[in-house]
Amino acid sequence: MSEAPRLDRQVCFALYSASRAATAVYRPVLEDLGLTYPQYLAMLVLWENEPRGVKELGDELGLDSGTLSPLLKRLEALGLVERRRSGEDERRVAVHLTPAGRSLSAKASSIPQRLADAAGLSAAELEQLRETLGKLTAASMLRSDRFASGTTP
Amino acid sequence: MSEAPRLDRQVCFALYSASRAATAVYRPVLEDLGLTYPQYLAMLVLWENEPRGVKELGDELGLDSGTLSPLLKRLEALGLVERRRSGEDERRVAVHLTPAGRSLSAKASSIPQRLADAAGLSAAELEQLRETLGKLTAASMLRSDRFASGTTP
DNA sequence: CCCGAGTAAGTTGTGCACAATTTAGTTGTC
DNA sequence: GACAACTAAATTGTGCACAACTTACTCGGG
Repeated sequence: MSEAPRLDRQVCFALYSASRAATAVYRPVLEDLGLTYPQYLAMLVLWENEPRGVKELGDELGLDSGTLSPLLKRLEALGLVERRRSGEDERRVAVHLTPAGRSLSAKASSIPQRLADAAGLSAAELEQLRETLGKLTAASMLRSDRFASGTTP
Repeated sequence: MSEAPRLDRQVCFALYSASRAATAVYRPVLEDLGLTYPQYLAMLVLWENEPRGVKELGDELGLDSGTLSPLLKRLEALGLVERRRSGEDERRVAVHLTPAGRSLSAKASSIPQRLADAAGLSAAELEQLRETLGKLTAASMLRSDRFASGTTP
């Protein structure tokens, strides 16, 4: 009996739209830094803790080497990171920040606040949104174990 | 003073992750229909009301012809839609469903419920999430008027 | 020592997104 | 009717995502 579901009723479409809308708001801001949104995310991870292997970066971001390898090459071409084969384990490539990459963090520090302002939501709403999204992501990962692996009790 | 923000604190990353996680859950389900997620969205719009011009589809989905033209060609190659130049306005291309495209709607009708189950959230949480995401998308559109245009009072 | 399983990174191919441009066709305005 | 301003769709080029595969290295067992 059931007919085709309406587009505007779907949480998943809301998610897809909101995600694209959010990165669209980031785009002009990040253009000042010369970064795309995924590149910015990779830099965020590196600013937190560096150097990092490609796989570690992938675990944090939920991306595989197929996405990260070319992305990191572009960051290297921009002079923000350096990729060096590990001496101990020749399979690994350690991603280091260059001085330029490190100093970019100062320029980027004001971004989250600016974006929070643009969102038009209260701090409480944003916090609750983040939590719900986290639950959703976690639930999805349980099913399609594409990321995640460290839940060994 | 402010240091680089932490990745796991960012609503935007939560949004980006949740969106990718959600489409990852859709992927195997949609594979049975032979559709990708954006193709499924386009079909949803057409199931609701058909035929539609490329621009109308784009307004509903927030996509431009650069994305939709090749996507619709692939749907046409699958035998699900037909694109016909409008007689009245030769610029327009009307996208029609084929019988195969129309009948696919029955197969797709159970999908949203299956996905809602997989989300691991209550109906109330899902509803609230959808609302918050809608607000966020709307707020973003006000700034970068990339979609939206029909708010002439 | 050698072999086989496992793993890290890279490569290839497909399909979005999106900016920028191009090609047609339409609609005023004079 | 001619022309400028606008519009619809397609095209081109860049950069993700992600599946599938390849290459190179590591490690444990026999």
